Amino acid sequence: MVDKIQDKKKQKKERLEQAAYDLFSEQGFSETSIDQIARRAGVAKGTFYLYFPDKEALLNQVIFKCSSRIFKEAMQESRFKQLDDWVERVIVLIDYVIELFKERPNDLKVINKNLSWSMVGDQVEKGDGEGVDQEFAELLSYYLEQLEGRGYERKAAFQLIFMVVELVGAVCYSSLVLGQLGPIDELKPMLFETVRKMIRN
Amino acid sequence: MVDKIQDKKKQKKERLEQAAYDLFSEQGFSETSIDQIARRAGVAKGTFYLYFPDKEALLNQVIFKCSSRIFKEAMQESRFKQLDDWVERVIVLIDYVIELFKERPNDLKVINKNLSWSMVGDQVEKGDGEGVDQEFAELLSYYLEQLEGRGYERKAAFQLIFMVVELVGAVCYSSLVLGQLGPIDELKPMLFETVRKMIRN
Amino acid sequence: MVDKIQDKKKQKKERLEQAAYDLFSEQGFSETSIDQIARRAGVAKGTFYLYFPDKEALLNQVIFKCSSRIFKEAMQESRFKQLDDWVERVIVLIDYVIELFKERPNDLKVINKNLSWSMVGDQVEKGDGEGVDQEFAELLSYYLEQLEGRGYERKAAFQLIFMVVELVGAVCYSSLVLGQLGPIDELKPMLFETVRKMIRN
Amino acid sequence: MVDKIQDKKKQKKERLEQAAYDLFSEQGFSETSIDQIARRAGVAKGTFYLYFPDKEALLNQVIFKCSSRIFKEAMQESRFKQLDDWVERVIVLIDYVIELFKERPNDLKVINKNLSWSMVGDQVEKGDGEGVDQEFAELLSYYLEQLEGRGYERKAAFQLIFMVVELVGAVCYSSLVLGQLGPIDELKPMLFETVRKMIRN
DNA sequence: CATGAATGAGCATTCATTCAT
DNA sequence: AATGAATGAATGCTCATTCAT
Repeated sequence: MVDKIQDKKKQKKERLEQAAYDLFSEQGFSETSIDQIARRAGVAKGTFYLYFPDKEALLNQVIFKCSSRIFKEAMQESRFKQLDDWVERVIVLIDYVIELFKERPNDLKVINKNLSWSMVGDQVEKGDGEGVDQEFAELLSYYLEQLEGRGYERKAAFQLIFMVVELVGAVCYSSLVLGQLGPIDELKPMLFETVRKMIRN
Repeated sequence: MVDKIQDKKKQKKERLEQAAYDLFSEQGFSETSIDQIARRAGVAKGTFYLYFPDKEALLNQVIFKCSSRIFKEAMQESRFKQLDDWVERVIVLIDYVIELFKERPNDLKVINKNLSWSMVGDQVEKGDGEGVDQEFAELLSYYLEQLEGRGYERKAAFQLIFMVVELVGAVCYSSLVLGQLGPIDELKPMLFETVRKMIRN
Repeated sequence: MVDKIQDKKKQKKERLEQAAYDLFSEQGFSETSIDQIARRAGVAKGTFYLYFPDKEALLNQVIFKCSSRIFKEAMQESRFKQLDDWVERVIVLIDYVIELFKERPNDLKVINKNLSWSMVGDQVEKGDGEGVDQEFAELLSYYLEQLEGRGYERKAAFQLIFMVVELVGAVCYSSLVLGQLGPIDELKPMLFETVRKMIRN
Repeated sequence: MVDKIQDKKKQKKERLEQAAYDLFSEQGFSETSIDQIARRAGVAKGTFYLYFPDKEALLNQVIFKCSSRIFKEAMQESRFKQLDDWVERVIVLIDYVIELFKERPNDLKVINKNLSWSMVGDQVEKGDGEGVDQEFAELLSYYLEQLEGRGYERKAAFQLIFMVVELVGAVCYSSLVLGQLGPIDELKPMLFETVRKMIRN
């Protein structure tokens, strides 16, 4: 009985998130009104405030879910390919991320360049709670260890990962969202080569 | 006589740009109203529309001027240091840019990660008109040639420069504006090392 | 068994009143939402409507209880001091009221200047029901009789009492809530003198 | 030319004040929306904010103008009757005020018991600026002097005047607005007698 | 009896833009 | 060219009240 209600609430929250995701990627964050979100989610405007304290909280939620999904999917896919070379494993992961962004450029638009890393980084460091971060934390730990095993200090390893993430994000954004620099496939060789140079000791 | 009038107009435009720059960096773009800009510039609200079609046009102008200034200053400074190694010349230029951003973090805030490169890139490619881009074009050409002389194709060279610019921008933004990743000086070694790896053939 | 349930209901109602009293005096009536009241009382929002038809009804209840309490306490206290002079007995009663307001300025805030007398007056005249007014009625009767014994007509006596109550209320409110006119203790001599002049035949 | 515009602005401001006065007295302050005020004044909602920073500022303005008008009219009328006895002059002034409130009970509703004195008192003490207070200040000074001439200290004189004002206000409000205590004319004898007792040395 | 999720009208306030002067 | 008064649509957010469970 109670579960049924909780279920409905969860569904409603997800409908709001989905509606927000759609609208944010279509029109951008500040051009989207709560009225629109509520209408598209099929709930009353007031209902929105039962689930989120304000618009920005919803944005964060949406961004976080978006990045999570992308990362998780890419990780799962890349697990199948078991490569000996650690560096190539990174490249494969990045390649999957790019392919996912190619399929869903809206995700890229919503995540937006500025927000992705800081959010992810924060969540990982805090170990916040809702359980999604667990996987991130593990992934991050794995790469940090790999780099530490290659002679990098922890801090340096962190910086390096940050730079790789930012670089990949920037390239994808420019190519897939802004349409600059030509098709992403033409950028891949240089991007991969750069990443290899960056993380190979 | 006519020149005098033209002068006054130019001054008014610059006052508007300056006011906008101040306010954008203090409060952000969408939190700044045209009313505030006009008031701080000492002109009537209606006057704004004699000089700019809308708020966004002003933003673009401000960003462009901002980036121009930074680049030009960095270039001028870096010219004094004549290094034999081309790669080290790049590093020195980047170092100047970082030092300038350190002094004026507001510039970084206004330029914002997403906007800088696309704008600059566009301006350079189009050869837009107001003459400021001349210097950019020259700088860009110089680096493109250097890379082409080292075996890169023109397109690849362009991609590489783009990646370097984005990387530097992202690192500066995270450190200086968001306060993440620690002080910029602690990031420099890794950043410079990465750039060296990227552009050394 | 039934009593137990009735008891619980009464307790719930009192918790709602107490919560409302707290919030009204902290933030004012229209700044307080039913949501807040219910939350502080530890009941569901819907439950509120089982006990009160709307917010205003609760306000009336709260004001009434508040005034009752003050008057009753003052009366009880003043009974100990047995003075021969009737006028001085009134003064002593007023002094007690003032002292109580001094201790609990929130009561004064909630009662507010406009509401006190009209409510009390209404309750006394109607003989509303919940029994609390009994004591008021007696007190009022006593003073009316005193005045009638001194040559005032009933109507005139009523007017006089009204004026005294309003005057005391206004002075307390200005001094204790608004902080005007200086400390209440400096106002007492003039206030008492005025009341003496008013009711001495 | 400029005067014409200033004139129009003044007219618009007055239309807004008039509309607010009407609505406040019809429905009360917090039940009146800015939308209603603007509509009744025949201006756009945004225009309201060109003339007043917010709703409360308008309320203060309206209350102040209201009280001013009443006092000034009463003073002017009472000047004709030249009475030797100072106390009787006060009574006549009060009588005029009551008659004015009788004609315009809405004024009483708007001024409301709580607000009148504090506002007036503040304005008089500050000597604010817009010139209306001049007359108040003079009136107040006159009465203060009279009382001081009769042996009251300045502070005591101030307290006494405060009490008289509050008393008159409370009686008028109860009778004319709340309809309690019977018609005002039946209250006058007792009220005047009380005031006489209060201010006669 | 009790709950609390859902509602949607309502509100104060902002602001880009226009236009008569 | 310059002004700044006027506009009114738009927005984020609140809250008393209802009602299915």
